[in-house]
Amino acid sequence: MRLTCRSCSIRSRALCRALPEATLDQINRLARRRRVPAGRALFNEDEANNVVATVLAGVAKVSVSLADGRTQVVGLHFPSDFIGRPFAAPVAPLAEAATDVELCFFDRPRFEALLVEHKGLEEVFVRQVTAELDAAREWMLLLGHKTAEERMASLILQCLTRLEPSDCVAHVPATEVRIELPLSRTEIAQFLGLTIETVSRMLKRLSTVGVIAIESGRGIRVRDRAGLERRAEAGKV
Amino acid sequence: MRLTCRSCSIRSRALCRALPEATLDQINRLARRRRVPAGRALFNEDEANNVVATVLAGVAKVSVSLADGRTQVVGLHFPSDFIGRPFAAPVAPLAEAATDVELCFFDRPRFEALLVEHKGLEEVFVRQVTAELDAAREWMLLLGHKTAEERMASLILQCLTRLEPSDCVAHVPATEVRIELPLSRTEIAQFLGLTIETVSRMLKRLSTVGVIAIESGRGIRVRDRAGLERRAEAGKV
DNA sequence: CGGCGCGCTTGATACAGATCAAAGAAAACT
DNA sequence: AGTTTTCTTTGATCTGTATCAAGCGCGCCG
Repeated sequence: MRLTCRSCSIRSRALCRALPEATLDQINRLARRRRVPAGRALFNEDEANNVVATVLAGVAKVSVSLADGRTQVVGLHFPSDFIGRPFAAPVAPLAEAATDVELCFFDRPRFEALLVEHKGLEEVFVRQVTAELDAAREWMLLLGHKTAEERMASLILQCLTRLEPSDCVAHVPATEVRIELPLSRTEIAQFLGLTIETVSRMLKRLSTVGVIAIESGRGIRVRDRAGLERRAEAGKV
Repeated sequence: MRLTCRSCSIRSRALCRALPEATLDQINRLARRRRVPAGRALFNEDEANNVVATVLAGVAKVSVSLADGRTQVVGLHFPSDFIGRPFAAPVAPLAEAATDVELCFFDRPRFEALLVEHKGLEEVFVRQVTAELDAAREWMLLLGHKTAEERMASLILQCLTRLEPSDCVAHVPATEVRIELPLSRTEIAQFLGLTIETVSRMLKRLSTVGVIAIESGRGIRVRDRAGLERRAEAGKV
């Protein structure tokens, strides 16, 4: 199915809720689309500070690094999420495609103008940034105080939640759900504050106790979601 | 010096930049003031989701916890910082006074109305939230990948930066600066993802090598800021 | 088809920081 | 002032995760 530029924004939860048709039209007129293959930066240097975008398909990661190379993935952006910050400081962290990504982007100054002009849009945007902040804080708790196993379980749960079709609010939960982790082992390690070896061992551990099954490299089946939830918060079985 | 309610907002960097006099007047009319002694929650349960505030004096901390008690301090709010989120999800993390705090607070719905009405204010607010997100991300890097010594040095530097008088942009840097850490050892540990014992040992280490000197419990003198900066990012001396 | 490279797993060992234990030092209370 | 309580330091030991070091699987390309 080919998405038209119009449907870009329509498909974006973050943008479309409660906005009048006229506003959406205006937004859509500013939108441009782009596909970014896995591993590539979403924007080139010139763009980085002058665009905002929403993810249509795939998963993007945002990361920050220390001079000596230590890297922390600080956020994942799933379909419908915003990327970029209007009015913000001119230092953008690095945004890359974790999987192949399809996105819909806007010239920043114009988007800012829209933001100022349309009350509803501004509110939607504030909510989005706020949600991101909440996610960052939850991750701080994970990085500061959770064990390796809890971290791994938390990540799987987050992917599960965000990759599930969210439209059908009350769909019957499948006993076994298959998902494709959007990150490589290295990226998982950078997100969880662990090493790739530990990530590998924790995945193994979770699969030996039976809460997940590892299919191929990134593909896993969640066999016991409750067990996973328990393990995401309390170390003790 | 007694601060009038009017001067509340005037003193707040975040609120006063580039706002027209009329807007400030309107904001000031909605403001209420409060003093919170160290250790107390800033707001009671009813309020928590229905107010926003700016810190006038002292330092507030925001924290999230796991069921078993593990606690992560996810943010510090220094004078001029915002607390609370307009339009946000109805789950507010716990905000407490780290030191005695003086704040200026607003009824949330009214503040939201203001936000929608005044373009400039909204922009100021977005910037504030964005800055908070940046800080959270930098802290994620710290929690995920820095050593205990680097963490301790980073915290001291952050306090140093935020507690310095920021009005005098180009003031001559003193060779030795004395600051009062706004957090107890326990709180520092919860912020850095360490234990109190390790915090104590790292402070000792930094003082033995001479970059800081420990005066009383919370009072320290920064004797070698450059050394501290080096230690905040690179482990190796 | 076979070698080559890259991402992943697995095992052995080391170490930073946690945990356990106790003693000082400040506050807080009487 | 003296006692209790709470916070901080210091020391000894333990442990989870990093680090070091092979080995494995699989896609890629000649």
